[in-house]
Amino acid sequence: MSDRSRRIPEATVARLPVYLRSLAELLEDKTATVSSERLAEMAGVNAAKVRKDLSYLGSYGTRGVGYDVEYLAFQMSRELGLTHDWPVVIVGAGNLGQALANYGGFKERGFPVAALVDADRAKVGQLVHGVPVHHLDELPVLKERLGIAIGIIATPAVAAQDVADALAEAGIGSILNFAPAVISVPEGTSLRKVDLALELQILSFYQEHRDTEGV
Amino acid sequence: MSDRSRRIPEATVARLPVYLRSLAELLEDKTATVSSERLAEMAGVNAAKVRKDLSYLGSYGTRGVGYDVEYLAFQMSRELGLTHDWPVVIVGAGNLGQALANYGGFKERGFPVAALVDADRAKVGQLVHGVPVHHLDELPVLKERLGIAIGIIATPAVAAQDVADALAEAGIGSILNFAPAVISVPEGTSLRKVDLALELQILSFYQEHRDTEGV
DNA sequence: CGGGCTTTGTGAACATGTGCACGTGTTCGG
DNA sequence: CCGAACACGTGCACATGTTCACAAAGCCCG
Ligand SMILES: NC(=O)c1ccc[n+]([C@@H]2O[C@H](COP(=O)([O-])OP(=O)(O)OC[C@H]3O[C@@H](n4cnc5c(N)ncnc54)[C@H](O)[C@@H]3O)[C@@H](O)[C@H]2O)c1
Ligand SMILES: NC(=O)c1ccc[n+]([C@@H]2O[C@H](COP(=O)([O-])OP(=O)(O)OC[C@H]3O[C@@H](n4cnc5c(N)ncnc54)[C@H](O)[C@@H]3O)[C@@H](O)[C@H]2O)c1
Repeated sequence: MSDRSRRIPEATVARLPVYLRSLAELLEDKTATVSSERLAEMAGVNAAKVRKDLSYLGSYGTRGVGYDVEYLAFQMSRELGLTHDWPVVIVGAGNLGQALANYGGFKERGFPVAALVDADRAKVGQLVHGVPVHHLDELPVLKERLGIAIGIIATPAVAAQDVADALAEAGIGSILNFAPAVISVPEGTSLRKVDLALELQILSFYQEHRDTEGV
Repeated sequence: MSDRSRRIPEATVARLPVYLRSLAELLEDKTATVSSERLAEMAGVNAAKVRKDLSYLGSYGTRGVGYDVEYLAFQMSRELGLTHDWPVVIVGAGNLGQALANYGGFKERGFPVAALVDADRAKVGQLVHGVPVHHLDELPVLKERLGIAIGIIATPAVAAQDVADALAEAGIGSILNFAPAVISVPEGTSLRKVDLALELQILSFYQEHRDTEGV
């Protein structure tokens, strides 16, 4: 991956944040360098995979030594676009939306919740943990004013597609969907989903098969 | 996949719940049969993939017609082990744990929250949305008494590995981890994770690359 | 009852992801 | 200065997943 063959595989992209978290731990321990072996252990993957993944970022390691923790962390942050904050908007100020707004972990990792948005006029104007609730119609304005590039969908499933459309319309190109619904977004928009019930069902599958076949 | 070649690929397992949700919608609409084409559209995937996925369950379709919605839904539920409830225990009665306990969507989908567990004695004995909080030590007892097979980790990251160990020790073979930490579990235990910050970082990657290269 | 239409089920090609094995550069002790 | 230990970077083989394309099967209708 000598120089500009900059097409990082999806599977690798999904692991970079895990490596980065491990590097952050090492930084706290004042560890200067780390081997692929050690990093692999911390990230719960295979060492060869770590080396291959990191090689997509460039040749930042030193043979016989390992990787400089700080430098690697910097390069990785840069690649992930984490050198600046990404304000997010949460759509749906219900149970989940409020819980997420309450959660400090996002700001800490560079994703401050800049605004909440809801279709329910009764909720508009409220403050949730210091974050103001706006009306859905204000999305475009909020996007421009606050520089929002990421939207989180925390509405009931039926509204999810409409919200996604509104987000895309407003020029918000990255969407994280919590609603248990399949939604489609225009070309050029990134979509990821978190579906808890789905995860439980997958667990159920393997559990059931262990229980019945496993005997 | 004629008969007993019962080794369903992981990628397929992860899609089955999505199909099932689509089938549930069709059932509500009183739709009797569905083609792979239509199901693919609803599930947001390719039709060939739907057919291949379903073929792992058996030959439940009828050429020229499609799949009987009710029958397929039944077979799929059976395969996923959703013909009975799976009581879950949530470990960590904090922000997230309480929000999850409050959420009705789990019970509705067959995953009733049977108990909350926490290490903090001050929280033990409380009721959260009708769910009692027990002490971590009671895990084995709860597991037996309530028939719990699935544990959800909603503690701070530092405690996650300890909790996973306690769950495994108690004989709980399926774990869903919300803490941003890599944890390892013994052979024969299923582990899935939900990491919101990680998802946002992945979105950040693609957004950044669109913003910079895309121009 | 047969021909045409529809839609499944699957073999095969292709794409993506993983892991081994090893060449190569680096360090360090003697 | 040399050799041994170390650890990266990557070619290659293998595994898994996706998509195409088409024969076979069932339905409908005349
Ligand atoms: N609460 C949880 O712990 C949890 C867990 C997993 C998944 N979810 C999913 O998250 C979503 C939200 O769950 P919740 O418990 O917060 O629901 P909720 O009913 O408490 O909140 C939904 C909010 O969305 C708002 N809303 C509805 N339509 C809207 C629209 N078109 N535009 C903007 N806002 C709109 C409502 O006014 C309400 O404030 C659901 O899809 C649910 O399945 C929730
Ligand atoms: N709150 C959110 O919206 C949110 C979102 C994403 C991820 N998370 C993650 O979920 C986890 C929990 O977050 P939270 O906001 O609920 O934290 P919290 O501090 O509110 O709650 C943590 C709970 O875990 C309990 N606990 C601590 N150690 C324990 C142990 N060894 N055994 C049992 N219980 C123990 C604590 O007593 C506390 O009740 C964190 O890892 C966080 O990063 C939370």
